[in-house]
Amino acid sequence: MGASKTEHFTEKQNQIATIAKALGHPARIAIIEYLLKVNECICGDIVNELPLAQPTVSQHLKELKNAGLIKGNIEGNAICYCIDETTFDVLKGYFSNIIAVTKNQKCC
Amino acid sequence: MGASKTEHFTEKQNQIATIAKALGHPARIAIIEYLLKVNECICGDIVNELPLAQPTVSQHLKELKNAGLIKGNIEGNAICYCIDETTFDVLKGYFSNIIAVTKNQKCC
DNA sequence: TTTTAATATAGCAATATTACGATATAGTTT
DNA sequence: AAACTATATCGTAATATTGCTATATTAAAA
Repeated sequence: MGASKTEHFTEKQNQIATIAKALGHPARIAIIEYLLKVNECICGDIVNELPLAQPTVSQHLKELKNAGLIKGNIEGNAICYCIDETTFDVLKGYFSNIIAVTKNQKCC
Repeated sequence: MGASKTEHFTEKQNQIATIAKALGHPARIAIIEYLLKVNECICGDIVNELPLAQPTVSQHLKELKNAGLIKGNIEGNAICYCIDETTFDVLKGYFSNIIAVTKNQKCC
């Protein structure tokens, strides 16, 4: 197959999985970390930073944007990208809950 | 291609990406949530819970285990699975830092 | 208006993932 | 030992992802 059976899972489960999936590639983690370092930048800056071609970086940016992890603002002919905190908050909250619940459990 | 250029990124970046990737599928999120609900269980319980065949569930469990997100203890002929808090702590810490840094930044 | 700059999209090849049926493995029960 | 239970592994088909070159798009600059 290759296709996930998304329809069998809850909306929340699919949401978390989608966000996690977007972070499931080292290049996209590197992009997030670069944005964290420089606050905001344009696609070309990332191309200069990473060992990837411009279309590849553009594609990774698209996926991060679709997942809500970054925002992009048009500034002239360039696009200014930066981290979208909101979605990271969702993740943090989700994992905090897992940890909180697990703390009270005994593992086999 | 299809292969990630893992060698170009830091160990930490690859580590986070690997963990996130393991969570990047709704079935694996569903497994985590089920474990959270029942504390611990065997593979067969998950097979009864999810609309997936036994080998598929087994494969998902393997990936979660490889990523360090769950632990498996042999109990007779069954294997008792439960959440491994440690790895979730790594993620939570990583995202907390991103949020903390981003809070002091101005987005474009 | 032509050129330059910055991104995005199309198309493609290589590889990875997902899911399952069939089967193997390992422990338990009878 | 034979049957049963629980899980893992093999093999495979369908689909998704990754990364690139070539090209399109859009806006600024000359």
